[in-house]
Amino acid sequence: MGRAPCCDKANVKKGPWSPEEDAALKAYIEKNGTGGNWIALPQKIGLKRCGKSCRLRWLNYLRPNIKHGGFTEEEDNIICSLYISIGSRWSIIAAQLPGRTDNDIKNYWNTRLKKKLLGRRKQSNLSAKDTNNGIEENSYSNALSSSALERLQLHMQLQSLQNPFSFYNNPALWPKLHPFQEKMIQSLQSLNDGSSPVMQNALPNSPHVEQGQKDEFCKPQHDGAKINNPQVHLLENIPLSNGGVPFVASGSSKNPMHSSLAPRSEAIHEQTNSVGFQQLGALQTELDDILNNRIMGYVPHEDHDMAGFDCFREMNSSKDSLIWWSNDSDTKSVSSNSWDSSATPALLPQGMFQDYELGYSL
DNA sequence: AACTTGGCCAACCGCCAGGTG
DNA sequence: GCACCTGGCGGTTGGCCAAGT
Repeated sequence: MGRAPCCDKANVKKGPWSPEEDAALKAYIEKNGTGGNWIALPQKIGLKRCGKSCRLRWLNYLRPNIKHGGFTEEEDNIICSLYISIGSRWSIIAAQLPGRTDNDIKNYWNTRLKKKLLGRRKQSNLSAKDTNNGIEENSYSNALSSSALERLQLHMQLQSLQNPFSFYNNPALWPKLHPFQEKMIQSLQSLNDGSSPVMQNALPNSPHVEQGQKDEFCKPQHDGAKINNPQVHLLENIPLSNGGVPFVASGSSKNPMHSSLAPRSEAIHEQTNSVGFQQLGALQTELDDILNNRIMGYVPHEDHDMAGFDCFREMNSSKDSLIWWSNDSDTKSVSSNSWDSSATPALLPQGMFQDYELGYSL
């Protein structure tokens, strides 16, 4: 039995807002505020709209200082960086971009940025189909969340583009692997037959992993247990250089990365200052390169390339894909119910930037 | 000129968690 | 502890428009 709708849908107007409706809503809120009750708002104004629709219209369009379109390169970079780091937490990303709404950023990412960064995956995938050893595509398609895979792909692209002899491309520097990485490598080698240098480099075939570890590692991570391998954490668990916490806990929400965080408006600038212009410059350059298609070497294949792994299936079954980025030996989970902003610095933009530095400088 | 295709974006939908009685 | 209400979120849809055929 489903819950009751928030409003009487039969008597509620849907579709585009008229200028008159916009004016009425804007005038009322500017004069009286929302009154803390969006559901009751349309009745007070005399609008035949759902309260949630009013809220959305206000937040995404009528609110003062809203910017539409015309994303700058800096904004592109911030969006890409945060997406790689935290995934589709659009409200968090939007909080770092004054005047931008989560809806705007979401649309911008889905329609433009993603294609810019991953647009060539299709092409690569076509050639990969010849070497997939007959594994059914359907078995791949649902195994790994597209968001998580995109983030992995983007990060690996950045790492490999920066320096072909860097940590990620130099097996001699690789630490002991986790079993799921072993699995990935083995499968990728059979799938790609040498056509995937980035993936193979990033996930080398290590002799250090025993079967027991594999089984253990591929267990679902629902309980928040962290993956304890330095190579798994591509983006997390880098200590903050200044010990600062750019996000400030304020209130609560179902999702720790949502409204429970009230990012300081100057967070990005703070991270810029603390991490240093040199590091930021490296990231900026990389993102520029990708965004401008100046560098596009290997582009990982479609989602199914990595989706045949049981451990990824299990991870995907978890609601919080963030977990598998984690390398924190602490048992504190990053899941939505126990997240604490002060305890997970890796989710912060600063940690992300520092991780880039790690990948480049090694 | 007519039709098709694809991109863009505003708006809707359903889910979830916190608050409240 | 429970049920209900509300706010907030990310995912998805559908309409409009421009470009291509």
